[in-house]
Amino acid sequence: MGSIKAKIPVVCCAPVGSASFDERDAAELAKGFAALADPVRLHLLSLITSAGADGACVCDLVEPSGRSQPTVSHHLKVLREAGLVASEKRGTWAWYRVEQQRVDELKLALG
Amino acid sequence: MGSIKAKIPVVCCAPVGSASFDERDAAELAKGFAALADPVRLHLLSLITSAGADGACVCDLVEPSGRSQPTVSHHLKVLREAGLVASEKRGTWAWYRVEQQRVDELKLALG
DNA sequence: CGGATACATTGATGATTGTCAATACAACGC
DNA sequence: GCGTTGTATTGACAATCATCAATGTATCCG
Repeated sequence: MGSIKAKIPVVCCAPVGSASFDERDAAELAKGFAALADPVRLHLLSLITSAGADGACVCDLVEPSGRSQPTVSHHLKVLREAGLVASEKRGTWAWYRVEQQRVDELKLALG
Repeated sequence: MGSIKAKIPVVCCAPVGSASFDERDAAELAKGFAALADPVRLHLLSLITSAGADGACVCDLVEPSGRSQPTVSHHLKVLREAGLVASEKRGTWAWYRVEQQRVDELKLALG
């Protein structure tokens, strides 16, 4: 058989357009959404959000989350590394606040 | 030591507010975000979106995604089961379109 | 029917993830 | 310094996931 690619047997699809989507952007966004892909983390984010600009102390997050303290700490780390929250130490306690800019970034990616 | 709970040693945190967050809602949202937590799926979604209301044929998604056909089929299934896309069979081909309503639902959850 | 094409499903495998117990670290009060 | 309290890290384990090769199913064409 010849090596000619074929003959375009039938019209199949409308050209889908080369997606204005950078590989790197996709990976970066995926990391953000991955951080949101857990009910416990969504709950934590909600708690932190509703705590206002001042942020929330971890000590007030553990019990409502229904998870152990190390697990909560783990989830907060995931959120932090995804850029969705930032933490600050005040004395003995750690305070977390939402990084609204990053949240908006993800929201924007959805349209 | 007494069994009294303690004496509230120091004021720690402002009450975080009991998060207007249903457990079930969180699980449902998490599933949606989980579907977005992969660069390949984001890319696919972008391709489908930019194909307009008519949708996109799988045959035009495989090559741009840089993955094998079964892998693409798998990812489309994940997106479908998350309610983010819907599929329809037209003759030999399968067409996928974005379920904007579900996308907006997730967007809304981000504020 | 028979071959070809489009897509889905199955099975296997290596990687990542959520969870907790145990432990470490750090800051405070005494 | 010493014990206590708040938080983070480590280690282990079961579960889920992304991927591809192989196979199955369905539709079209001749």
